[in-house]
Amino acid sequence: MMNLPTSTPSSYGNISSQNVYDPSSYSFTDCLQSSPGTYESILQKKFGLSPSSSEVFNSSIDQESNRNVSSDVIGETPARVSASSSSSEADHPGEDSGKSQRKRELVGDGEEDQSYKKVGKTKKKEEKKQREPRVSFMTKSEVDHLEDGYRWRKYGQKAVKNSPYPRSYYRCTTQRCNVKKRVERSFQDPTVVITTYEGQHNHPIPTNLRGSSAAAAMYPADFMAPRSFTHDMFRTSAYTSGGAAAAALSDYGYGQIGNGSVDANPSSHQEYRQGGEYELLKEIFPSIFFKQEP
DNA sequence: CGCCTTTGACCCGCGC
DNA sequence: GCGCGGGTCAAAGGCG
Repeated sequence: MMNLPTSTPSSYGNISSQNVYDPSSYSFTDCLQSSPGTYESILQKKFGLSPSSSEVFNSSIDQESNRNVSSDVIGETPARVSASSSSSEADHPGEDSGKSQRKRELVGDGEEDQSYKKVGKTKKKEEKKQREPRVSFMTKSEVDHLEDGYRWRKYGQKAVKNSPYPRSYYRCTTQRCNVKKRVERSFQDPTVVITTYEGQHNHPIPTNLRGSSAAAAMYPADFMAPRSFTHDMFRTSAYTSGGAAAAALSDYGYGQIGNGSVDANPSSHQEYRQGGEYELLKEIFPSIFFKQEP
């Protein structure tokens, strides 16, 4: 399908928080993130935004410790930054560190329960703290789970507080990859899906995906900027039907994705591929990046 | 048969 | 200390 010509280095430059594009016809998108060392810095460097410069970051970025990123995106976050929060990902290296066992005992035979609790607790305490960077963005889509080229397994679903729509939790099925993703629909705009990625893939996109080879099909929708983001970091053509995300990225200079139906006008292309954000984006939208075919 | 989704229960941190 | 909300687990069931 489409390859990404990685676009030309036409305008690599810097983008400043506001001239990233002209908002003319873009609606936007974005994402952001999180950990101080990553996205924020990226933003700062590349976009010239300072995390504190606006609520943009505050609200939606989950500072490595906030767990409410996505929800906050929607709901407005009080910006609580605590220091640590969920332990989960932090200890994930093995994935089943203490949790799996904990549960298993519970559910399984009730013979030895209790051990898990403590174990888990202590452990968690120590390891809890650092979180994986998170990137959240809104996409206009009818399907909740957008294809991005990786394989995900749904491991949970919870009702969202102020929303009639549930939030789904997915985990990358690749063995040692601990990337997670949360997907929920905006209750204000049911057509909008809020996706939050956490962590970075440490492996290539599985080539043999069962449904579709890759992600080309993905992102059927259009990216929208979380309301909390005031600066558009990524923009995309306004609601095109397909490939908006791609569009967004392509605008970024990441090449084009999608089926070419993206009409994002390249007018203001800017390239960001040089920094860490490229990597992040890559992780998040591998499909877009790897789409090239030999 | 293998992989994935569904679902109810549990853990954990936080605010009151 | 209690309740709430978010996040995760794993058994069970479904599907290709």
